[in-house]
Amino acid sequence: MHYNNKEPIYLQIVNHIKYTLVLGTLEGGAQLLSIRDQAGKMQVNPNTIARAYQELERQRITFTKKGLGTYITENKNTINQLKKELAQTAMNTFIENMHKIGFNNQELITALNNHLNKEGS
Amino acid sequence: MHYNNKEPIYLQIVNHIKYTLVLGTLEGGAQLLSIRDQAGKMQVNPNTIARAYQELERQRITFTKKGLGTYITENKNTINQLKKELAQTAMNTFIENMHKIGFNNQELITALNNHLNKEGS
Amino acid sequence: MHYNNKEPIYLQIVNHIKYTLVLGTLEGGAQLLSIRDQAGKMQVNPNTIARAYQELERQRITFTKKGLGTYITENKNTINQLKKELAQTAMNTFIENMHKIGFNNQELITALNNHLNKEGS
Amino acid sequence: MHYNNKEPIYLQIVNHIKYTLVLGTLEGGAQLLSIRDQAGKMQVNPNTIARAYQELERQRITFTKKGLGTYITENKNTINQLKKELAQTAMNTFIENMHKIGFNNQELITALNNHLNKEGS
DNA sequence: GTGGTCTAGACCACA
DNA sequence: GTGGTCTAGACCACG
Repeated sequence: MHYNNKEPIYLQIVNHIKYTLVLGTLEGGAQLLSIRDQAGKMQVNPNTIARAYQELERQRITFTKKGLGTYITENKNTINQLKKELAQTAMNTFIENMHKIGFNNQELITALNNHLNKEGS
Repeated sequence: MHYNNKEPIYLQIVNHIKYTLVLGTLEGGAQLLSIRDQAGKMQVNPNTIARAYQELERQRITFTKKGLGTYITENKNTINQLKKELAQTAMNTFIENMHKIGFNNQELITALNNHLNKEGS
Repeated sequence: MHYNNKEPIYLQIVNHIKYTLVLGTLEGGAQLLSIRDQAGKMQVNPNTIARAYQELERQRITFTKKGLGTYITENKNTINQLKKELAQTAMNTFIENMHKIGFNNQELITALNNHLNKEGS
Repeated sequence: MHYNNKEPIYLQIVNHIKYTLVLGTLEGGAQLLSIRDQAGKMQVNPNTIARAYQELERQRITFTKKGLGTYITENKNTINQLKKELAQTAMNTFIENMHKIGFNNQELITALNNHLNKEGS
């Protein structure tokens, strides 16, 4: 993983973990790497990982068992809802951006189709 | 205009001006407000406007006539290209985000259509 | 029993046992479960139970017969005093908290009465 | 201000600021001390203050203007609601604690009245 | 000047 | 072993 300069590293890690969750790479209830191990793997300071983990916990995506570690929520609804939220956010942002440069709904769909066809050819 | 906390204000201003350009609200060759007037109008520190203007000039969207002020480029290609760039960026970001949460091209088009129909109904 | 994340589990257990004592669920002189059995029953690491028992003993609420187990004190004064202490602590904390947000004694009684009536209705 | 060992310092600061807000010592829209000044005044590391300020912002009690400072929310409802929340929490905790040691609603009111009279005499 | 982030290293309570 | 907190000091973007 290499880091973007614009977004804080700890948020990039938060998002990275969210994506792996949504793609089902990690099971519900599974344990995350310990802060120290994750820090080693990701080549960042343990405090940075700790901050990312705390943010995930604040969003109810993980929870911690004292003295044991950090675990992914066992509530499958949370994961499903997370996927929906990420998709909604992506779509709303896209639509808003296209509207701001003068595309209406019909036009933005057309443009997107053309773009995908170009890319795929 | 009210400001978002996450994005730097000067970039929000840059984008705002870009959008007005692309939508044709501002004509090519037109003069921008002076830094001081713009700052008064936007309730912002003049330094912030100066930085936004500087950024616009760096992107060749505006140019400065010494002692006279800041003007929008008269090159219509610049404007057209700007619109294309903004659309491309929006589309690529969207596609990338959807891929990251497990949608393929077909699925993301479908999801977007559904989303627009829901919204539009 | 399910555990709160903020308070250490061993203290939650200490309090739980105190409350059962005060409510008379456990008789004076009765034997507590062995550390291992208690740990099994409470789904907790035996070390955690050991620490809780140690804390109870430190507070003279239990005592240990070597090689036999942990027993609740037979001194009824201890139990009575415990109840008083818990009540005093609860009341003092409450009064202090209400003072800190600007309620005087009269007002906090009134607020508490209103709150209980609302709840009870 | 001297610090309790049990609760994290940054949370003690958060609560301290909440109380001053509720008591009206600070006006809505007023600027908090800068992180560095507050740190000097409170004899703690600036990072600790930063964490407290971030928590206050997360709870919508303050907001920050980039490059300018941290400000108390101008929304007076927020402050009023904050006072209500703090009172509710104090009362609920108190009632719950008293119930756990065997007082019913009537008894806990009586006990509280007696306690206040003793204290006041 | 302001707050935000990151690193480094330390200490602690908990299980 | 685990996560949580705190300090110290640094660098950065922003206004």
